[in-house]
Amino acid sequence: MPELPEVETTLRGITPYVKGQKVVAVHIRQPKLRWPVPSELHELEGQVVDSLQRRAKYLLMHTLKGTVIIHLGMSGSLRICDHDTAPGKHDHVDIVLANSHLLRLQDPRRFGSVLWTQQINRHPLLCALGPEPLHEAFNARYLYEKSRSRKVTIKTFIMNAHVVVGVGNIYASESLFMAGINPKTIAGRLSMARYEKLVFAIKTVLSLAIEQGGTTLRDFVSAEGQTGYFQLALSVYGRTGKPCQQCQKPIRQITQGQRSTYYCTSCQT
DNA sequence: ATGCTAACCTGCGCGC
DNA sequence: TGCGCGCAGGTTAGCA
Repeated sequence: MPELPEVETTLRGITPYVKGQKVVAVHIRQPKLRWPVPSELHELEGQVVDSLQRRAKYLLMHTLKGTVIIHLGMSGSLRICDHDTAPGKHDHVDIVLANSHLLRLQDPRRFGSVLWTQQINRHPLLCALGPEPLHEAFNARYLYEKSRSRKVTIKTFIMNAHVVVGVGNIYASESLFMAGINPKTIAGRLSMARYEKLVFAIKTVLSLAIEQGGTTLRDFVSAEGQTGYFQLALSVYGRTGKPCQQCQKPIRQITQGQRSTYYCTSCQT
């Protein structure tokens, strides 16, 4: 599920319930996630969550003693529940708070992860990441320089977290459509002017999606447990064979790097 | 360094 | 109704 806007929406949803709260218990029902949930996660018990943060698609919960790193993978979601809410089949980890709430991770496919580190600044999953897409450091000059001599397609390039974080499969297609760029173009051959358009598109598309609370697809549920989010109008993603909203030609679906790509063969060159 | 592939899982919708 | 198949929002390890 979660693309960056959903992770950001989750962060904003859970923060009022979690920030400043003491953790009274941690329950690990299913430790077999993307990586095993470490038993050291119990060191969280008795700690106060001082602050919450998003980096790429990781949610970070900081305490004096260490940091919880949560990733939602493909199908994960976090919800605030009451202490007495019975866990379901895919509710793998609970972080029980002193305020009668608990933070519950549900993840049917178990591609997500819950980790614990005392050295957040040196964590291998985080320290090699590229810039945040909505920060100033992510700009056309940066992408242009970074792409010189790169032979992968532009779709694959912008989905590479070492290049820029947080551009997932939906918004990669949507951004390339907005920028009018064919997803099969080799990254190293795109002009500066086209990178200007692309960076603008990525920032715009992600900002809009965050504003609207994240695109709801399949099993995403907001932090408050709602499912009825307004669905951001998608121009190309999932619209195989349907008419392009600009030129009416059918949207084409191809596979790039084991992922589906959607684009308009006449609007995107 | 760069690029490509397999791998980790469950659930759902489709055609038969 | 049931079954098999293909597909799904992510990311890393490991290999050429």
